[in-house]
Amino acid sequence: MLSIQLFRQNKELILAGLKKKNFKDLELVDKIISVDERRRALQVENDALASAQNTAAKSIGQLMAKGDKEGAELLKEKVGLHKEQAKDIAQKLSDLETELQDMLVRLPNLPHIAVPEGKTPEDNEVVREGGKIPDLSAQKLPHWELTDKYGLINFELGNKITGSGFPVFMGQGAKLQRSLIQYFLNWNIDAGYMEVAPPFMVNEASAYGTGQLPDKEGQMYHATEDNFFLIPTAEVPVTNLYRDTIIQEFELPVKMTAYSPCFRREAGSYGKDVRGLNRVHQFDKVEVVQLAHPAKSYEVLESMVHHVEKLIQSLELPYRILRLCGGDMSFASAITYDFEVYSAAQERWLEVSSVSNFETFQTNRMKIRFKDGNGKTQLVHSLNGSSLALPRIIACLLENNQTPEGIKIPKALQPYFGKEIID
RNA sequence: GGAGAGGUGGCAGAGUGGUCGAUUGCGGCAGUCUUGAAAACUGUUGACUGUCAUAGGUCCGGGGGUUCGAAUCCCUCCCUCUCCGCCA
Repeated sequence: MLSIQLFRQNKELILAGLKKKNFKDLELVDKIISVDERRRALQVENDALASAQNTAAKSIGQLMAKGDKEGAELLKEKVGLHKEQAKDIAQKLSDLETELQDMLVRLPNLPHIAVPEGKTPEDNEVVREGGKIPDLSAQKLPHWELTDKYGLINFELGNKITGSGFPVFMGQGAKLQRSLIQYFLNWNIDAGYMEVAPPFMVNEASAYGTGQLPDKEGQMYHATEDNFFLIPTAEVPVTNLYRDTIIQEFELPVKMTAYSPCFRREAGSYGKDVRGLNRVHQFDKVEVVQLAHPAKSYEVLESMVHHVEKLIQSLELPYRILRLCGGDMSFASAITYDFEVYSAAQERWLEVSSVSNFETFQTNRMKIRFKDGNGKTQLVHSLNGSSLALPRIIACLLENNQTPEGIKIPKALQPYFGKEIID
């Protein structure tokens, strides 16, 4: 959520940012400013009345203590006259506050200066490419055929016991997945992230904190009986660990990593985009989250990008890094780098990680703050990224490394998987 | 699922209608002492809003009510703990 101070200080900055993010409802900005002005004026009135009431109540108390019953009664009557008026103003004030809040939460975060202009994925900027696209002239099966061939994943059984988009990993497939999780977590721990094993369901306040609510409830599975949401990413429980806390400045940056399954309804998806592992309703992911000093958050972002890039390189996969354009970025993000790996049999790029700086957008909602050198509380910046999302990594590993003899396992993973080849 | 207890400042824990934003202890910060540290002693220490700065206002789990006045009384919702039952 954008802070209201910014609307008072720099309306033009907000308008420019929203435009870049391809946000349509720009009149909202003026509405917010005018409601905020009315709200503040009313606040002054309300506070003055409250102040008068407080002093009167105190005087009555003192008169009673002295035994001056008549004087007390007299004052009571006087105060009673203003009660209705005060109630009326307080009601109006709270209505305005609600209205203001409702409008504020509908505005997305403003994009960073480095974010390219644009509306669609075509406008994203390729920052770097790496790795080598393999030559698959000998054999070129898409991963959903490879998983069948080697008995790694059973999509049919997933259909049977749950529904489409819930693959069942089996045998070496299950082990491959488990070894990747282990590898990724260790990679992050070695870089100084603390491992967290969070709950996979969260309450409403947590879903609101990271920006899933309001508006995006349709993307989450909802356990209505208990009003819990299945997490779409570990970012939600992990970032919310620090909701409503003031962190010591010396503790920054806070670095955490978590493995979790992720649940996404993905309503309305269809076609070849969702074939095999390309898009599923439940998948595994290892996430990194940092809470950083505002002055350092862009350094932190660079280091996270570098960290994920090295990880992908260690898996020997061809990849590219995109800087997302304003129109393609998520609601809460100020800047996002997407990592895609090349799926050599499908001949397409698949997103496997997304690293973002949210600046104060999430922390303003969650009230995650620190005390600066002057003893003033400030919001920290929150950042996160996948390192990495499993299914598409698996799809690429299978497709890119297929040989007539079997599927080769990259060196870095071999100690975890225990074999050099799937056959 | 049944029965009971309870939610107060970073933590512990007082406070049952009137200068209570809240006694006290611990912790934190600053100082005295010390070569330095510890101990001891002294002082200081909540958040939000608002103002150029004051002032003012709000906050004792959330919401609502009674009252001139609520942390304290009433209603309601949420959460935590203990015992029993069930269970990985």
